[in-house]
Parts: sequence; C-alpha cells; structure tokens
Amino acid sequence: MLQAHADTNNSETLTERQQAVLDAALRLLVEDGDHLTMTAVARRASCSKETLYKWFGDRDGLLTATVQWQASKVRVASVDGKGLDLASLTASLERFACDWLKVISSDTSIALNRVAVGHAGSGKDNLGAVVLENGRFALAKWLKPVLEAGRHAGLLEFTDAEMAFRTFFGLVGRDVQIRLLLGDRLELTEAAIGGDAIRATQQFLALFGAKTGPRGL
Amino acid sequence: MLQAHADTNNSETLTERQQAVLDAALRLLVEDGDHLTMTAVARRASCSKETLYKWFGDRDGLLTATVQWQASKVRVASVDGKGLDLASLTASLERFACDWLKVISSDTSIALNRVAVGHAGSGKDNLGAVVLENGRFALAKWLKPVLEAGRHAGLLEFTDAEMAFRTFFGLVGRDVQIRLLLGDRLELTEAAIGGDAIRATQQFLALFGAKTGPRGL
DNA sequence: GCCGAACCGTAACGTACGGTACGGCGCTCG
DNA sequence: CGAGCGCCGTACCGTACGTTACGGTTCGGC
Repeated sequence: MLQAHADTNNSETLTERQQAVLDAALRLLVEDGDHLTMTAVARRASCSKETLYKWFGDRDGLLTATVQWQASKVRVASVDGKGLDLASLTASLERFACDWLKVISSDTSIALNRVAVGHAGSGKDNLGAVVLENGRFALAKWLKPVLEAGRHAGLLEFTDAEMAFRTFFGLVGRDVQIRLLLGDRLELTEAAIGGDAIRATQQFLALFGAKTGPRGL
Repeated sequence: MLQAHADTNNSETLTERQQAVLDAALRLLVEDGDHLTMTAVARRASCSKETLYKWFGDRDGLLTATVQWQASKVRVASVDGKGLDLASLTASLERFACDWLKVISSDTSIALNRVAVGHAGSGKDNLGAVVLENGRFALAKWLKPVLEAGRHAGLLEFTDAEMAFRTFFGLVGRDVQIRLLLGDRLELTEAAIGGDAIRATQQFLALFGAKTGPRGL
C-alpha cells in the first residue's frame, strides 16, 4: 500500500520538478488545511508563482493536480481472484478493511477530503469527483472481484455485489470518516484498526456467508 | 418546520427578528454553499451589517449561531422505552434509520456539514463539534436507550452498546454521507430510504438479535 | 562568448470581503 | 412633542490573496 510505482498517467506528463512542487503543495495542504495560498506553495516549493500559473493554470488547477498526484500514488495492486477457501477470503477482506481504515484515518486523506468537500460546495465539483473516484469507487472496483470470487466458490451468498460491497463499506467505516472530517479527536491505533477490520469482516461473513460455512461472531 | 414551540435554549435568547436573520443565513448557506458573505446575509435578511456584528460578534459567531439554530429545530421527541416486543423494536429501529437517512440526505444537512468540515480544517473546531454533537452523538443518545431496552427484554444481545450503535450507524449510513458531501449525485427517493431502513434494521437484528429471534435476510 | 528559453524572487495590481462608521428613519417613552 | 434608541442602508477602510509583470540568474545550444 502506498508505494510509488511508476504509474500510467501522471508520471509521464509531470516532470520531476513538477512532482516536487505538487508534493510541497500536498504537505502544505496537510499542515495548514484549506488555507493553501499560491504564495505559500511557491515559497515552500522554492519556485516562482509565474511558474505555478504556467504549469497549472490557476489555483483550482494546482489543487486538482495535487489531488490527482496523491491519488496516483495510492494505487494498489489488485488482489488475484484465487480466494478459494474461507481462510484466504477472510484474510483478503480483513486486509481491505485494514488498508481502508488506515487510508481514511491518515492526515493526507483527511486534508484531501476536507478540501474536496469544501470544493464540492462551491460550484465546480472536480475535486469531489476525483476523490470519490480514487476512494470509494476504487475500493469497490478492487473489492467486487473478491466478493464475486467468494460467491463463485460457494463461500458468499448475495444477489447484488454493489449492495454487498456497500454493506461491507458501512461495517468497516461506520462513523470514522465523518467524525475525523468534522475534527473529532479519534485516536486509531494500529491495534484498534486491526481489531475493527476483524470485527467488520466477521460481521460481513455473518450476513453474507454461505449457510454451510462457519458462523462467526 | 419552523414551528414556534418554546425550546430550551435558543428561543429564549434569540428574538423573533434574530431567528429570521439566522433563517436567512441558513437559506443562503444551502443555496450558495460556503460562499456566505456578511453582505449577502445582511441583504437577504434586510438588516444592516452593523446589526449582524452587534448580535453575533463576527462571521464565525454568525456561522455558529446559524448551525446551533438549525440544530435546535431538529430535536426529536425521544422514544419511550416501551419497545418490549420484537415488532415495536424493529419499528423503532426502522424509524430511526429512516429519519437519519432523511436528515443526512437533506440539502440543509449537506450544506451544514460541508461548512463544518471546512471549518474543522481551519483551526477553530467549533462548528465541527457542534454538528457532531447534534448529529452523530445525538443519534447515539436517542438510540442507545432503545438498544438497552431491547437487550433488557431479551431481544438483543451485545456487550457494548456503543459498539452496537456504531454498527447500526454504519449499516444505515454506509457510503451515503461521504458521497453526498463530495458532490455525488445520489437520488434518494422516499421509497429507497424506506427500503434501506428496513434492510439495515434486518441486518442489525441478524447480527445482534437474540438467538431465538427470526434470522432475516 | 552569445542567445534564447526556462525559471526564481519579488513587486505591483485588482478584487473580494471582513469589519467599522455614519447619516437617516421610525418607534417608544417621558 | 422632543429625546433617545435601535436599526437600516451604505459608504468606507484594511487586509488577504489571486493573478500578472518584470528584472535577474542559470543553462543548453551554436
């Protein structure tokens, strides 16, 4: 998770220097919240504002590029659909839950979601769509094949994969994301995340596991 | 909405005129997003900016008063703990789920949560705490007695009411709130909300219902 | 060495907006 | 009926910030 393997889109069109600038903008966004100014980015990245405008057009362009740049860094390798037995399926689900909880509780994710939410309220919905696409919908895209494989192997029972995924999403995330976005202090230790991942997975299996399988929880 | 039932806090300290001003601010917040300016509020409410500053101190004070004013309007009557049989417990849970989904999908809630999220990112966390207190935590305060009553009546089994509540919260809300906050078009018809409420309740009962109860879904 | 391109640092401009001051108006009270 | 007061409308001020412009520097190519 979170490895920076050379990706398809951004690494081609963005020079090394531009990536450094976007990293600076990202750090600033995490530190100072939505208080990001062009002057601050230029100072932090040791570049001129003229260059910022030449590269990214305007402030929204810089913001969008920053969000997409971060998104391109968190692409994860899709799991192979070899989740044949219950143990590996359970492990996959727990791993997804664990990774997801780590992502949404990270400072970076919180900062990016905050700015995207604020942006969604002000007309142009670019940032919100980008965050959603690389967050919730990407998670669904990764997870659905696992669910389908589990159903095909007779381990899961559901009619609509989308509905099953959304239930899993709710069981994992619960109130965590909205509380963090609203500024609630909510310490999420590694152990707590791991425990939540196990609990959510067991609850999901209790709801969607095949009748023959073991009924956890 | 906007009935003048004498409330605890706000109706005493706020005059009729002040409430009208806050309603104007609230409408503006819903319409224009976070683009709320003091001049716009003054114009919409047909009052002077000087009056706004005299009454609410500064922009943050106006924002906080607006959020609290809206919060004071959505107080619901707490259900009585007479949920003795499974039918009435199920009905109570469904009703909570239904009401909650209606709240978080309303334009007002979305606008308020957006501004609170943005505010939480910029130092002062007042708004986020207020929204959280009147949203998630208020819901917990209403719902936990119901859950405890259900456990006492032998209908539910759980060790930690907080954990049970959070699971219910996740099953009901799933990805709805974050998607709406991020600007996702997500039409929630009355029928869809009702169906989701029933589904979430059945799933919750499947996870936490006493073994003698019916195993839905 | 010279040229042009890219870029850094900074100054400057325009605008939006939070906050303040002031004149005028209607209302209440003596 | 005059005084005082609360409030409306508006002009005004200061600042922050997006955006542009410009002088100076580095660097690759001829």
